[in-house]
Amino acid sequence: MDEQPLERIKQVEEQFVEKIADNMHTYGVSATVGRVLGIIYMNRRPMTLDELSQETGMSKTRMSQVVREMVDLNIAEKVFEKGIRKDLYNVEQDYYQTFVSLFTSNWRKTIQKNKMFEKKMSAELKFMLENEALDEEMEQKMNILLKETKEWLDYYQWLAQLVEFFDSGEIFKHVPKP
Amino acid sequence: MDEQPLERIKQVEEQFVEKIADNMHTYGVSATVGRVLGIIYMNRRPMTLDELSQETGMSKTRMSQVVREMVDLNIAEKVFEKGIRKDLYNVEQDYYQTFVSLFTSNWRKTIQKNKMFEKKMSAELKFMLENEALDEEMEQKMNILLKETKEWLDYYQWLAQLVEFFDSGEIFKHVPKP
DNA sequence: AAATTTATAAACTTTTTATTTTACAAACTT
DNA sequence: AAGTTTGTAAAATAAAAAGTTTATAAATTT
Repeated sequence: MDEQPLERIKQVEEQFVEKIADNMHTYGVSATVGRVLGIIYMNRRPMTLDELSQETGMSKTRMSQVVREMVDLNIAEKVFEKGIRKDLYNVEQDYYQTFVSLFTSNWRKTIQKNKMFEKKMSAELKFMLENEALDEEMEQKMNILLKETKEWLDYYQWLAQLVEFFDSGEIFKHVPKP
Repeated sequence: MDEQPLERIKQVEEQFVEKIADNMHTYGVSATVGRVLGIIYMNRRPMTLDELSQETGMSKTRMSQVVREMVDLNIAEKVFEKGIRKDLYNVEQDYYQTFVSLFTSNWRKTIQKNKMFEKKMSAELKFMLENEALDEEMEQKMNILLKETKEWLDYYQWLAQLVEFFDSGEIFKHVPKP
């Protein structure tokens, strides 16, 4: 049971990475994204697709996809190093910023899709109200739905402000970093 | 193409429900949870497992599971109505509160698991530092990991405060509802 | 207390998502 | 410009998650 200390340290680091991978569902991304994030984070310096492929045991192609997703999510960036032909990728070292990036990326997507949807619905309902012969009851039902639509739009407006509140760093004024 | 207005309204309502279902991944729960949430919400009054089964086309057993999950998440509650033997379930009608409930439920779970993990790691590292013969380099590596552990705990502490900030309604003071 | 209704648990099936393989295109070396 | 290396796209396969069915338990009614 008296393993090499170096071996033990590797194991502990791997446990950290696995923990990050588990967590990632709560952050709205796949475990693989978390694993790659953790590996680069622990490595403390940028890594290539081949190194990542090596470390995760996954294909280089998969790494390419994951890394692209991470760049889109603003939690990784391509970095250049003179003399190295392969692309190098680095991750944000600040957990708080990573949280904010994932939170804002995820919600922005949802907000955008929903605003679009609500506008479409609103237009459709208004059209029906104006152009169709409706009895009292139908008209009332449609008006209820139209009001509902408006309330949803307000809600997504609120979410958009919430995202801004995080993205601007305002949140840290009220919930300060320790 | 000139369908029954009542039919059209049903269709619009279904589209709302499907939209909610889609969204739910961002809220950290399955589409089915969203579908049930949407159906009860649109219904404006509590529903039984049988009614939900009918509306979703899914089995009653599945409805039982989904509804239980929703109660755990604080976005639905069992309600009693005199004279009705079946269980009735109702959902929160306030979107903002539903957002807060899901946000806090999801993060609380993650925070708890991680705090536990970090404490275990911390203890393990400290034990190794005290009880094993380590060369300079090993000791330094372990200290780096120990510091890392501490920083993670701080981060989860921050997340816990963030959850409180939402759960207490404080957030609405700074990002007001429209 | 037998029959019926309701809710849950466990095993199984289907569907969805993640990953790998294969193929190809672009950039770089020699 | 022929041969490598690197990165991406699309199709195929594997793994995970969601959903259904069957069986059983608990509560309720007659």
